[in-house]
Amino acid sequence: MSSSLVSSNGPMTDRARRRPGRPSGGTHVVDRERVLDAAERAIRREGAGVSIDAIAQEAGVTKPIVYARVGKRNELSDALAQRLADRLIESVTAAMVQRRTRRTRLVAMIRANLEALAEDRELFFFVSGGASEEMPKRTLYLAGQSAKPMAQQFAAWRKAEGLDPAIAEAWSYGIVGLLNMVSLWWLTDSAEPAERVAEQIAELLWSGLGGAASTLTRPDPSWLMQ
Amino acid sequence: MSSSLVSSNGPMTDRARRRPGRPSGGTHVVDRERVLDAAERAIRREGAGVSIDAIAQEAGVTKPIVYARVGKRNELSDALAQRLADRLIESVTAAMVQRRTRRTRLVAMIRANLEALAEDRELFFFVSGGASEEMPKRTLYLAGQSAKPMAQQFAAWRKAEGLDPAIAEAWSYGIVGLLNMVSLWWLTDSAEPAERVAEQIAELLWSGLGGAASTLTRPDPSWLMQ
DNA sequence: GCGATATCTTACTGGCGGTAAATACTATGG
DNA sequence: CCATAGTATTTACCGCCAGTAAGATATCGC
Repeated sequence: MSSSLVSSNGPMTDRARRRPGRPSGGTHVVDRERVLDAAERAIRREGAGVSIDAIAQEAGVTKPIVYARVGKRNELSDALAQRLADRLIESVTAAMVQRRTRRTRLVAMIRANLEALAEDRELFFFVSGGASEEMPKRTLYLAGQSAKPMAQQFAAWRKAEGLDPAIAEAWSYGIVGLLNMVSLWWLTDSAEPAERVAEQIAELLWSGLGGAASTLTRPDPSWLMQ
Repeated sequence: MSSSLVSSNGPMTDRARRRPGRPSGGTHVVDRERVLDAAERAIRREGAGVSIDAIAQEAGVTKPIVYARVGKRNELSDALAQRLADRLIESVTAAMVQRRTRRTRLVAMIRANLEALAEDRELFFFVSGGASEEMPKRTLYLAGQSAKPMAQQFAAWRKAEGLDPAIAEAWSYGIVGLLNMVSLWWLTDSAEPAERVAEQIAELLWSGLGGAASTLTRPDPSWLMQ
């Protein structure tokens, strides 16, 4: 709605120094979306610990403008989390749509998730790591972004089969947490190809620790006996 | 080793003001463990965003002492993560040992995990939420604390059954991430009893999305078809 | 043309992580 | 028993950064 106020801008023309005061043209020099773009670039360049000043500079403005457009750091993080979630959903659905069996769809979903996060690695780190104080609310909000839609699907599916749909929420958050941690591990420590990891995780998610093929022909996991 | 240098101390006697300089008695006024204890209390009281100053005050000393005993904030976090992990493992194994079937052991493990984290809620938040900059390394280190032992068990189990043991690491990190997120969700948003959530998650982890009972008699999850 | 209003920058505040320097005690050797 | 070295503490400071208030310069409406 406020983006209609935006004028020329040209990515960071008039850098270096602009005089204080209202700019000639009477419109915002950058709108919210441009600030978010700049934030992403700055995060890509400087990592997740980037300062608001650096973001402002990348946008070609000063700090108070960033605050005026997107708010405090946590709101910035929320906005970027939204962007990341959207991109993730798009990648995942695009990857799933061209698979035939449900099992391969699951693999494709996990793999797309991994690769999309690899693409936006630093952004992923930025949105997942907040100030300690409000970590719980923020992480949960971010996770809920993916989990709640998933939960709806789960619930519908379970209900359609006459099963208890109440598991939906717990499962969704669980799966989101699982994917997050696996992604983090894969991005940081693992040398394996995404395809392979996706296969392994799909196996866990599909068949579980009990082993889907048959709990009868195969013994229970012995590690549970310690 | 250095704790043998510790003298009287009495939890926070001589508060308010101690003169600068070496204390009468010639020993450390608090050792590392006492600082960590104080840190836990401060975190319980003020939440995960607690300042180092507050921790020092709780310990009855000043900031540089905290740095001298435990190091910078991330090292403090690591030390407390270690404590939390130990407590967690103890709770979990204690809860598992008195269950008969493997399925109920799994439920007990998850439930114990939930309840132990509820006990140390703020501490959990403190160790999971670090500065953005080094979030990846820290979260992963913390997760690895639980994941690596689990991975060993997994690998041994799979190998014993002639299955590929290479999945062990991915599965372990996945499960740790799952448990973390479910705990976070349950602690923050959910009103359900721990037992119920544990059951639900056990179902997912045991049988998977495909459903262990039979992939033949029951249709595949329809949400994967969207 | 002139006040009201909008949009910027400069300049500041407050707090916190981390460290250097000053202070007060102990220990040791002559 | 005194001087000197070493140790354990506090005080006082630095630098950085999130967030804000105050000031500068433009447009807009009458």
